[in-house]
Amino acid sequence: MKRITIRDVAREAGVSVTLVSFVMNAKRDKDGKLDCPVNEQTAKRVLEVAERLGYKRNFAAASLRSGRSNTIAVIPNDISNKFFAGISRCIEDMAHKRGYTVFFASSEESADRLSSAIDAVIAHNVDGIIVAPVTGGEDSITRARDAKVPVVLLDRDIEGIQGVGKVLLDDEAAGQMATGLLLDKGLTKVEMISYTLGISSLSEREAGYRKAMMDRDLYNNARVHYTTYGKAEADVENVIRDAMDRGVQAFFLPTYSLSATVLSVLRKLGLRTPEDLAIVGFDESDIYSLYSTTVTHIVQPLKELGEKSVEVLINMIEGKPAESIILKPGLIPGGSTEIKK
Amino acid sequence: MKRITIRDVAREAGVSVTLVSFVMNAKRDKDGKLDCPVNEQTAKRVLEVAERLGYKRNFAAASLRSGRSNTIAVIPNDISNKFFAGISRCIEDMAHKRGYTVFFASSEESADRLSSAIDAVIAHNVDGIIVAPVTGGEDSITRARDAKVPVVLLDRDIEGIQGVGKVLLDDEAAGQMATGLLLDKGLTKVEMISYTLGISSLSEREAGYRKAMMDRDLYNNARVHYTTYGKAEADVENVIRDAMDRGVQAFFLPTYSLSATVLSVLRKLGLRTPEDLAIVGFDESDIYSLYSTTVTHIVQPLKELGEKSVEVLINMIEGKPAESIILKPGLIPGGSTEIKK
DNA sequence: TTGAAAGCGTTACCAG
DNA sequence: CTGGTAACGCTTTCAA
Repeated sequence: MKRITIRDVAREAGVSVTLVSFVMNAKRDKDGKLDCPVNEQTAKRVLEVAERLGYKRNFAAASLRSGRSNTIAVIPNDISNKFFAGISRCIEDMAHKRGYTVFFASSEESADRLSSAIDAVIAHNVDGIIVAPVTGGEDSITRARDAKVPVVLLDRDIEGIQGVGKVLLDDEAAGQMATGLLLDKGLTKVEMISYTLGISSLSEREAGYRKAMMDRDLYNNARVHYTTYGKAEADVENVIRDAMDRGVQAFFLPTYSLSATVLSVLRKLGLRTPEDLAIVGFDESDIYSLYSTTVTHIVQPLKELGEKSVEVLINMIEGKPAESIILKPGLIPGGSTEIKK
Repeated sequence: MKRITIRDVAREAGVSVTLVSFVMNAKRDKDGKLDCPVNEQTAKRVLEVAERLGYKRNFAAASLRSGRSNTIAVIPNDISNKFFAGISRCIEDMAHKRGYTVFFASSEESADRLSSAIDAVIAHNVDGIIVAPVTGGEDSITRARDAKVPVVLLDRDIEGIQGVGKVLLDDEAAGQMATGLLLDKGLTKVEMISYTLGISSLSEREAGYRKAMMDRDLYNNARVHYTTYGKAEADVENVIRDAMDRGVQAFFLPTYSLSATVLSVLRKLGLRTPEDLAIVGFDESDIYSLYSTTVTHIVQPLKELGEKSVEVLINMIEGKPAESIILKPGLIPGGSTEIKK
């Protein structure tokens, strides 16, 4: 069963391949009319024949000839991360709506993998890339940009890089919001645990934390503990044991994985929240509602983040300038901050 | 900055395009030697020039000409599902190791979306597809197979479909294992909650449950409650209230989402596990270790499932026959089945 | 409104 | 071992 080409359709419909190409590429305007310089009757016949023969466009050929592929690549730092799994879906929806197919590849927090993923998608002629950059990913981003492939940075910023779009969370506001909530409850000894990843979102969340502490003249109490991504459990246990000795009242946890780790450690140590320690977590998870006490957490507007990133990218593909968009976080209150005054 | 083509490399290296093509496609064998009929010196020179000029193969052209793309598509039923997020990573690793790039698209438990996703990836000339089919997805699968695109069914079987590879969990064994554990603890009133999705994995898990009940002459106690995917919460609450009235001792929950829903309902109703109700959940999640009592659950061998599916698919791409592979589940014991006899 | 013909960058084939 | 050349299926001039 040979593959049906544009030529087969043309022969069968008694028109030229050009006509068929026109018709197949025409977009319908709001009246359902095909927007192309083709006689309506002819167009209809072509469409019918194409349908009957089961014609499927060969994207490789189209892409080779036109240099475009109607494909965008999404490279999250980790595809099995709940935050990105959710956002991917929104990106896919929006991209389809705009006529693009989505390609996923994961960089798994490794600059090397990001680099090879970028090379691979460029070689596959993608029209644009949405990426959550890992530390050390600057070169890869620059490479893509220099190859004239539009890039949108999602979730994590790289400062001082020109000509790329950005869709970010207002991470500083998130840090302030989380910390502010704890301080409003009358707590004063509020600390933070973060990763040594060196990515913008974490440092901004930290900045927000520090700012909130400073605003209440509690900067002397401010303290941030750092641990390593992927092996935080032991570190966190030590931090928490020590914190209990020092009378720390609360922690702001700026990522989901840190929040989960802390909950696990609290459990292991037989500590309770908020009685022993109040906490504010980050991102959404079933855990927050199923833990023995529900957990207060910061949420990101996934849908907006996903949709905006596609929008900004497609604008760039269409030649418009790169935009930067900052979205506001939300806060879901839970029992882990219900302090009895 | 024009894109460097094979021709530029050929001219610069003083050889023909054919040579360059040979060299660029040659795989290194274990001695690091290029396996192609080209003089070693020449090959080395070509490689150097390609590197110096920054040559990147144009996959669209290669794909158009050769009909192959070194790309495989993965279509999980839901990419934000933890099970698939984990497996995707294994698939990606293995695929890269074998020289393939991976394309993700999600069907979101919708036959329509699966259908359009399959069309899209076929149009993009993928060499093969790994898919977790949704109910009603038979036609799409058949379509792909008839278009001579190798297909591997992952996680969910479609019976009576010929010429496709399969990598499945021994779901019946999983059901038996989970139920058997509960019965071994001396429980007799063990029931199950499942979805009306009509997919093989669920019905097999149910078969395993029924078999285990029958083996102990408890078939009269066997009872399976069905709810709808995406809106199980209310149903589950009713089922559990009623079950408590009827003195049901345990539930087998054959998916992660059902397990999470049940835990949430137990919490809401103020019931404890295992005191009020013993449970065995499915798939991995942070929840199982963070819930007030740790939860016994069945685990799937993600790594093997992912790797095997790539292996089976690539074998098919290389013309070998379609294999079916069934992998064994594991069981992680937790507090939710620690009955005091 | 229609059609002919020229490529896009590769790989496949055949000849040397 | 090496090189010339014809496709692959499509989009894009350009001309009618």
